[in-house]
Amino acid sequence: MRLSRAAAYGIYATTHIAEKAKDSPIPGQDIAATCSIPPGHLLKVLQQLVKSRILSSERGPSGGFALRKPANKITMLEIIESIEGPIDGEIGGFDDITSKNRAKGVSKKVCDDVAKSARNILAKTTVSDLAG
Amino acid sequence: MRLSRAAAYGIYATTHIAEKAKDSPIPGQDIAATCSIPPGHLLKVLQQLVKSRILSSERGPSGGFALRKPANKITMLEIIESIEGPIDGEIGGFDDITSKNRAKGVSKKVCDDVAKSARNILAKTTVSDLAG
DNA sequence: GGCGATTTACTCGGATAAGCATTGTCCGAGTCAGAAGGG
DNA sequence: CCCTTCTGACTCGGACAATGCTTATCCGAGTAAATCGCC
Repeated sequence: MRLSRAAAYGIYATTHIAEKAKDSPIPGQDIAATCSIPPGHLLKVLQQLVKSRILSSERGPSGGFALRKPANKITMLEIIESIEGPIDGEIGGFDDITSKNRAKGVSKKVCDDVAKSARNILAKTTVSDLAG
Repeated sequence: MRLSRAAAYGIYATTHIAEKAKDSPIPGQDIAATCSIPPGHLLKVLQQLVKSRILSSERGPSGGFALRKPANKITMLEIIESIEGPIDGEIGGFDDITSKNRAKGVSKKVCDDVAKSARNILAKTTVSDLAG
């Protein structure tokens, strides 16, 4: 399991929001400074989470980002899939499953199994667990 | 589970060798033609498998590649790790586990769990299963 | 005719470019608060 | 003194480069067999 840097940023940021959320939204710059993340890039990641309805954003002074759901209802799976795309079994190159190549079909099935297992594990950890 | 193209090439090639292995080694060009793989690139992948002691290579006329072990003793895990490197839980960016950031530690542990699960699944499928 | 050096064709092997995804950065659009001016 | 308007600063939002890894390709090193010449 190799987690992309962007996905890691998303996880840390969401956790930080959950920890610090008192009432007002958290500005992106605050998150970037605390978690040592390049501010511009962090915004790009957070926007993805906003599109996926995990975070809400507000502009203007005293604006920022906030959670849309309780922290214990947000799973690592949601965050990762929102940023990296869906986790499914895919084989590099070509998808002509019609190929008579038996090895390709079996490999695809095994990859699907791995993906399913990964999703199960990732769905068990919530932002509450990350924040502690 | 996203399988890199190179790893897929390695799996198909190894399976092809296991199927066609009568007595003499199989030339790389034969494998490339049968599996529709760019010949030059396939060689690079096969060399990796030779270094990992999964295949043996012989040069000169009537040379080629052959299995070093029985087909039912070669697992997908071996092939993939030989080409893509070890499957472990790693988080993009920095590895300063010493960070007081709790989220990072928990994330690392979850990634390790996912990696371990993936290894278990991949170790259950052998080249014999792929060839049928 | 038999033996040996040479050539030849065939293989793998490693070093070298091209393509693409991830990562990182920039400037513009939107929004609220506060200050200034007029009624 | 209060209301309206304007200005300003602060925020997110999406479009634009730089970097690294995956993928692909090329030419050189090595080997065994077949050939040709010589004994």
